[in-house]
Amino acid sequence: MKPVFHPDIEDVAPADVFGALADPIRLGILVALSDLNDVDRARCSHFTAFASPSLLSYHFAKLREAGITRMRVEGTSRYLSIRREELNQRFPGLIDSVIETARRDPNLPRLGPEWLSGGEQAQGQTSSR
Amino acid sequence: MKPVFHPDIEDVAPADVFGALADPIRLGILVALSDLNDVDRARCSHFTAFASPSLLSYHFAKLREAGITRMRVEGTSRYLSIRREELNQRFPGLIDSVIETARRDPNLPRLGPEWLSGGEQAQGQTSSR
DNA sequence: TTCGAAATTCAATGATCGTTGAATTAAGCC
DNA sequence: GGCTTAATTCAACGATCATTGAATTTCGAA
Repeated sequence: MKPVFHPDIEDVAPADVFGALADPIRLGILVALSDLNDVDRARCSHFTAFASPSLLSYHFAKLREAGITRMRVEGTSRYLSIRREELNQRFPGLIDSVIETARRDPNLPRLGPEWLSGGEQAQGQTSSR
Repeated sequence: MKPVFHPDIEDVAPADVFGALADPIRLGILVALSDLNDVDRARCSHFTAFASPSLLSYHFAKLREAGITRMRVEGTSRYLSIRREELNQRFPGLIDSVIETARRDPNLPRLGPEWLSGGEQAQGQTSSR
Protein backbone atom coordinates (compact mmCIF):
# COMPACT_ATOMS: atom_id res chain seq x y z
CA MET A 1 0.00 0.00 0.00
CA LYS A 2 1.29 3.43 -0.91
CA PRO A 3 1.99 5.21 2.38
CA VAL A 4 0.22 8.58 1.92
CA PHE A 5 2.00 11.88 1.36
CA HIS A 6 2.88 14.15 4.30
CA PRO A 7 4.54 17.51 3.69
CA ASP A 8 7.81 18.34 5.41
CA ILE A 9 6.77 20.60 8.29
CA GLU A 10 9.24 23.25 7.12
CA ASP A 11 7.39 23.52 3.82
CA VAL A 12 4.14 24.41 5.53
CA ALA A 13 3.22 28.10 5.47
CA PRO A 14 1.04 29.72 8.14
CA ALA A 15 -1.59 30.70 5.57
CA ASP A 16 -1.89 27.03 4.56
CA VAL A 17 -2.49 26.00 8.14
CA PHE A 18 -5.17 28.66 8.65
CA GLY A 19 -6.79 27.66 5.39
CA ALA A 20 -7.10 24.11 6.64
CA LEU A 21 -8.68 25.37 9.87
CA ALA A 22 -11.28 27.47 8.08
CA ASP A 23 -13.99 24.83 8.18
CA PRO A 24 -16.23 23.59 11.01
CA ILE A 25 -15.96 19.92 10.06
CA ARG A 26 -12.17 20.05 10.06
CA LEU A 27 -12.13 21.92 13.37
CA GLY A 28 -14.42 19.24 14.75
CA ILE A 29 -12.04 16.54 13.59
CA LEU A 30 -9.11 18.37 15.15
CA VAL A 31 -10.82 18.72 18.53
CA ALA A 32 -11.86 15.08 18.41
CA LEU A 33 -8.29 13.96 17.67
CA SER A 34 -7.11 16.03 20.59
CA ASP A 35 -9.80 14.55 22.87
CA LEU A 36 -8.63 11.06 21.96
CA ASN A 37 -5.48 11.66 24.06
CA ASP A 38 -3.71 11.64 20.76
CA VAL A 39 -1.72 8.96 19.27
CA ASP A 40 -3.15 6.60 16.76
CA ARG A 41 -6.43 5.63 18.36
CA ALA A 42 -8.59 7.51 15.86
CA ARG A 43 -9.71 5.48 12.87
CA CYS A 44 -11.26 7.46 10.00
CA SER A 45 -14.53 5.60 10.44
CA HIS A 46 -14.93 7.11 13.90
CA PHE A 47 -16.06 10.29 12.18
CA THR A 48 -18.92 8.96 10.08
CA ALA A 49 -21.32 11.13 12.05
CA PHE A 50 -19.51 14.26 10.84
CA ALA A 51 -20.06 13.82 7.10
CA SER A 52 -20.34 11.27 4.27
CA PRO A 53 -17.33 8.98 3.68
CA SER A 54 -16.22 10.76 0.54
CA LEU A 55 -16.50 14.18 2.13
CA LEU A 56 -14.54 12.94 5.12
CA SER A 57 -11.78 11.74 2.82
CA TYR A 58 -11.65 15.21 1.34
CA HIS A 59 -11.36 16.89 4.73
CA PHE A 60 -8.79 14.38 6.01
CA ALA A 61 -6.67 15.16 2.97
CA LYS A 62 -6.91 18.90 3.60
CA LEU A 63 -5.70 18.54 7.16
CA ARG A 64 -2.95 16.17 6.14
CA GLU A 65 -1.72 18.30 3.23
CA ALA A 66 -1.59 21.35 5.49
CA GLY A 67 0.77 19.47 7.79
CA ILE A 68 -1.68 19.33 10.67
CA THR A 69 -2.40 15.62 10.87
CA ARG A 70 -0.56 12.39 10.23
CA MET A 71 -2.22 9.33 8.71
CA ARG A 72 -0.97 5.82 9.37
CA VAL A 73 -2.20 3.05 7.08
CA GLU A 74 -2.87 -0.37 8.59
CA GLY A 75 -4.77 -2.90 6.55
CA THR A 76 -7.89 -1.24 5.19
CA SER A 77 -7.93 1.19 8.09
CA ARG A 78 -6.29 4.56 8.52
CA TYR A 79 -5.34 6.05 11.86
CA LEU A 80 -5.20 9.80 12.35
CA SER A 81 -3.20 11.88 14.78
CA ILE A 82 -2.12 15.47 15.24
CA ARG A 83 1.50 16.28 14.36
CA ARG A 84 1.97 17.94 17.74
CA GLU A 85 5.71 17.93 18.25
CA GLU A 86 6.47 19.09 14.74
CA LEU A 87 3.80 21.79 14.83
CA ASN A 88 5.04 23.02 18.19
CA GLN A 89 8.56 23.17 16.93
CA ARG A 90 7.58 25.13 13.82
CA PHE A 91 4.72 27.25 15.22
CA PRO A 92 5.25 27.30 19.00
CA GLY A 93 2.02 27.42 20.96
CA LEU A 94 -0.20 27.80 17.92
CA ILE A 95 -1.88 24.42 17.72
CA ASP A 96 -2.82 24.43 21.39
CA SER A 97 -4.54 27.79 21.27
CA VAL A 98 -6.26 26.78 18.05
CA ILE A 99 -7.59 23.61 19.64
CA GLU A 100 -8.58 25.45 22.79
CA THR A 101 -10.44 28.01 20.67
CA ALA A 102 -12.18 25.32 18.63
CA ARG A 103 -13.08 23.28 21.69
CA ARG A 104 -15.19 26.16 23.00
CA ASP A 105 -17.23 26.40 19.80
CA PRO A 106 -20.60 24.76 20.51
CA ASN A 107 -21.43 24.45 16.81
CA LEU A 108 -18.73 22.00 15.80
CA PRO A 109 -19.55 18.34 15.17
CA ARG A 110 -18.54 16.13 18.07
CA LEU A 111 -17.61 12.51 18.69
CA GLY A 112 -20.16 10.35 20.49
CA PRO A 113 -19.14 9.10 23.98
CA GLU A 114 -18.69 5.54 22.62
CA TRP A 115 -15.38 6.61 21.07
CA LEU A 116 -14.15 8.76 23.90
CA SER A 117 -13.90 7.41 27.47
CA GLY A 118 -11.04 4.93 28.01
CA GLY A 119 -10.63 3.35 24.65
CA GLU A 120 -9.98 -0.16 26.00
CA GLN A 121 -13.47 -1.71 25.76
CA ALA A 122 -14.89 -3.68 22.83
CA GLN A 123 -16.26 -1.28 20.28
CA GLY A 124 -19.67 -2.79 19.57
CA GLN A 125 -22.75 -0.61 19.09
CA THR A 126 -24.04 1.23 22.12
CA SER A 127 -27.58 0.51 23.36
CA SER A 128 -29.49 3.18 21.44
CA ARG A 129 -29.16 2.65 17.68
CA MET B 1 -20.25 59.23 6.62
CA LYS B 2 -21.65 55.80 7.28
CA PRO B 3 -19.48 54.34 10.02
CA VAL B 4 -18.59 50.87 8.65
CA PHE B 5 -20.03 47.61 9.92
CA HIS B 6 -18.25 45.63 12.65
CA PRO B 7 -19.68 42.29 13.80
CA ASP B 8 -20.40 41.72 17.47
CA ILE B 9 -17.46 39.67 18.69
CA GLU B 10 -19.83 37.03 20.07
CA ASP B 11 -21.17 36.41 16.58
CA VAL B 12 -17.74 35.54 15.24
CA ALA B 13 -17.06 31.81 14.80
CA PRO B 14 -13.55 30.33 14.97
CA ALA B 15 -13.81 29.05 11.39
CA ASP B 16 -14.54 32.61 10.21
CA VAL B 17 -11.43 33.90 11.94
CA PHE B 18 -9.24 31.20 10.43
CA GLY B 19 -10.74 31.87 7.02
CA ALA B 20 -9.71 35.49 7.27
CA LEU B 21 -6.19 34.43 8.23
CA ALA B 22 -5.81 32.08 5.27
CA ASP B 23 -4.11 34.63 3.04
CA PRO B 24 -0.54 35.99 3.01
CA ILE B 25 -1.58 39.59 2.30
CA ARG B 26 -3.99 39.61 5.22
CA LEU B 27 -1.42 38.01 7.52
CA GLY B 28 1.01 40.71 6.41
CA ILE B 29 -1.50 43.39 7.29
CA LEU B 30 -2.11 41.80 10.68
CA VAL B 31 1.59 41.67 11.54
CA ALA B 32 2.03 45.25 10.37
CA LEU B 33 -0.86 46.43 12.54
CA SER B 34 0.69 44.67 15.48
CA ASP B 35 4.11 46.22 14.75
CA LEU B 36 2.55 49.66 14.76
CA ASN B 37 2.18 49.38 18.56
CA ASP B 38 -1.48 49.20 17.85
CA VAL B 39 -4.00 51.83 18.18
CA ASP B 40 -5.10 53.91 15.28
CA ARG B 41 -1.79 54.87 13.69
CA ALA B 42 -2.29 52.71 10.62
CA ARG B 43 -3.93 54.43 7.70
CA CYS B 44 -5.06 52.17 4.84
CA SER B 45 -2.69 53.92 2.46
CA HIS B 46 0.27 52.68 4.48
CA PHE B 47 -0.22 49.33 2.78
CA THR B 48 -0.06 50.37 -0.86
CA ALA B 49 3.08 48.25 -1.28
CA PHE B 50 1.08 45.12 -0.38
CA ALA B 51 -1.44 45.24 -3.23
CA SER B 52 -3.52 47.54 -5.44
CA PRO B 53 -5.96 49.90 -3.70
CA SER B 54 -9.03 47.94 -4.69
CA LEU B 55 -7.53 44.64 -3.61
CA LEU B 56 -6.52 46.20 -0.31
CA SER B 57 -10.09 47.33 0.25
CA TYR B 58 -11.20 43.77 -0.32
CA HIS B 59 -8.72 42.36 2.20
CA PHE B 60 -9.47 45.06 4.78
CA ALA B 61 -13.14 44.14 4.54
CA LYS B 62 -12.36 40.45 5.05
CA LEU B 63 -10.41 41.13 8.22
CA ARG B 64 -13.05 43.53 9.49
CA GLU B 65 -16.00 41.23 8.76
CA ALA B 66 -14.23 38.38 10.54
CA GLY B 67 -14.04 40.51 13.68
CA ILE B 68 -10.27 40.78 13.63
CA THR B 69 -9.80 44.47 12.88
CA ARG B 70 -11.57 47.71 13.62
CA MET B 71 -11.79 50.56 11.12
CA ARG B 72 -12.19 54.17 12.20
CA VAL B 73 -13.26 56.70 9.58
CA GLU B 74 -11.79 60.19 9.73
CA GLY B 75 -12.19 62.47 6.75
CA THR B 76 -11.19 60.57 3.64
CA SER B 77 -8.86 58.39 5.65
CA ARG B 78 -9.49 55.14 7.48
CA TYR B 79 -7.47 53.97 10.45
CA LEU B 80 -7.07 50.29 11.19
CA SER B 81 -6.42 48.48 14.44
CA ILE B 82 -6.62 44.99 15.86
CA ARG B 83 -9.58 44.26 18.15
CA ARG B 84 -7.22 42.90 20.78
CA GLU B 85 -9.24 43.10 23.99
CA GLU B 86 -12.37 41.68 22.42
CA LEU B 87 -10.49 38.90 20.66
CA ASN B 88 -8.66 37.98 23.85
CA GLN B 89 -11.88 37.88 25.77
CA ARG B 90 -13.56 35.63 23.22
CA PHE B 91 -10.58 33.51 22.09
CA PRO B 92 -8.01 33.80 24.89
CA GLY B 93 -4.45 33.72 23.66
CA LEU B 94 -5.34 32.99 20.06
CA ILE B 95 -4.55 36.27 18.36
CA ASP B 96 -1.14 36.53 19.98
CA SER B 97 0.01 33.11 18.86
CA VAL B 98 -1.40 33.78 15.41
CA ILE B 99 0.55 37.03 15.14
CA GLU B 100 3.68 35.41 16.53
CA THR B 101 3.34 32.62 13.96
CA ALA B 102 2.79 35.04 11.10
CA ARG B 103 5.61 37.31 12.20
CA ARG B 104 8.08 34.46 11.64
CA ASP B 105 6.94 33.87 8.07
CA PRO B 106 9.59 35.43 5.79
CA ASN B 107 7.27 35.39 2.78
CA LEU B 108 4.67 37.85 4.01
CA PRO B 109 4.58 41.42 2.66
CA ARG B 110 6.08 43.90 5.12
CA LEU B 111 5.83 47.57 5.91
CA GLY B 112 8.78 49.77 4.93
CA PRO B 113 10.74 51.33 7.80
CA GLU B 114 9.28 54.78 6.99
CA TRP B 115 6.01 53.72 8.64
CA LEU B 116 7.47 51.86 11.56
CA SER B 117 9.99 53.50 13.91
CA GLY B 118 8.51 56.18 16.18
CA GLY B 119 5.62 57.44 14.15
CA GLU B 120 6.18 61.09 15.11
CA GLN B 121 8.14 62.36 12.09
CA ALA B 122 6.81 63.98 8.92
CA GLN B 123 5.79 61.32 6.45
CA GLY B 124 7.41 62.55 3.22
CA GLN B 125 9.10 60.19 0.76
CA THR B 126 12.33 58.57 1.83
CA SER B 127 15.52 59.26 -0.15
CA SER B 128 15.48 56.32 -2.56
CA ARG B 129 12.36 56.39 -4.76
C1' DT C 1 -16.16 75.64 -7.06
C1' DT C 2 -13.00 72.99 -8.97
C1' DC C 3 -9.21 69.78 -8.04
C1' DG C 4 -6.85 66.00 -6.01
C1' DA C 5 -6.13 62.42 -2.79
C1' DA C 6 -8.13 58.34 -0.16
C1' DA C 7 -10.61 54.71 -0.48
C1' DT C 8 -14.65 51.92 -2.00
C1' DT C 9 -17.73 49.76 -5.37
C1' DC C 10 -18.76 47.15 -9.35
C1' DA C 11 -18.42 43.79 -13.02
C1' DA C 12 -15.62 40.44 -14.83
C1' DT C 13 -12.02 36.71 -14.81
C1' DG C 14 -10.22 32.14 -13.48
C1' DA C 15 -9.16 29.33 -9.45
C1' DT C 16 -10.30 26.92 -5.53
C1' DC C 17 -13.78 25.27 -2.20
C1' DG C 18 -17.37 22.22 -0.07
C1' DT C 19 -20.58 18.84 -1.26
C1' DT C 20 -22.81 14.87 -3.69
C1' DG C 21 -23.15 10.32 -5.52
C1' DA C 22 -21.40 6.73 -8.14
C1' DA C 23 -17.37 3.97 -9.24
C1' DT C 24 -13.00 2.17 -7.64
C1' DT C 25 -9.23 0.18 -4.87
C1' DA C 26 -7.43 -2.59 -1.30
C1' DA C 27 -7.31 -5.83 2.38
C1' DG C 28 -9.25 -9.41 5.43
C1' DC C 29 -12.34 -13.40 5.92
C1' DC C 30 -15.94 -17.21 4.89
C1' DG D 1 -12.52 -17.77 -5.42
C1' DG D 2 -16.34 -14.30 -3.88
C1' DC D 3 -18.11 -11.11 0.13
C1' DT D 4 -17.73 -7.41 3.12
C1' DT D 5 -15.73 -3.43 5.14
C1' DA D 6 -12.70 0.77 4.92
C1' DA D 7 -11.62 4.30 2.54
C1' DT D 8 -10.38 6.85 -1.73
C1' DT D 9 -11.09 8.69 -6.42
C1' DC D 10 -13.58 10.94 -9.93
C1' DA D 11 -16.75 13.95 -12.29
C1' DA D 12 -19.94 17.14 -11.59
C1' DC D 13 -22.37 21.22 -9.31
C1' DG D 14 -22.88 25.84 -7.46
C1' DA D 15 -20.53 28.98 -4.17
C1' DT D 16 -16.92 31.62 -2.71
C1' DC D 17 -12.24 33.41 -3.43
C1' DA D 18 -8.35 36.47 -5.06
C1' DT D 19 -7.35 39.59 -8.52
C1' DT D 20 -7.93 43.30 -12.15
C1' DG D 21 -9.26 47.67 -13.91
C1' DA D 22 -12.46 51.15 -14.54
C1' DA D 23 -15.94 54.05 -12.40
C1' DT D 24 -17.55 56.19 -8.24
C1' DT D 25 -17.90 58.42 -3.65
C1' DT D 26 -16.23 61.50 -0.15
C1' DC D 27 -13.81 64.89 1.77
C1' DG D 28 -10.35 68.64 2.28
C1' DA D 29 -7.87 72.25 0.34
C1' DA D 30 -6.58 75.72 -3.31
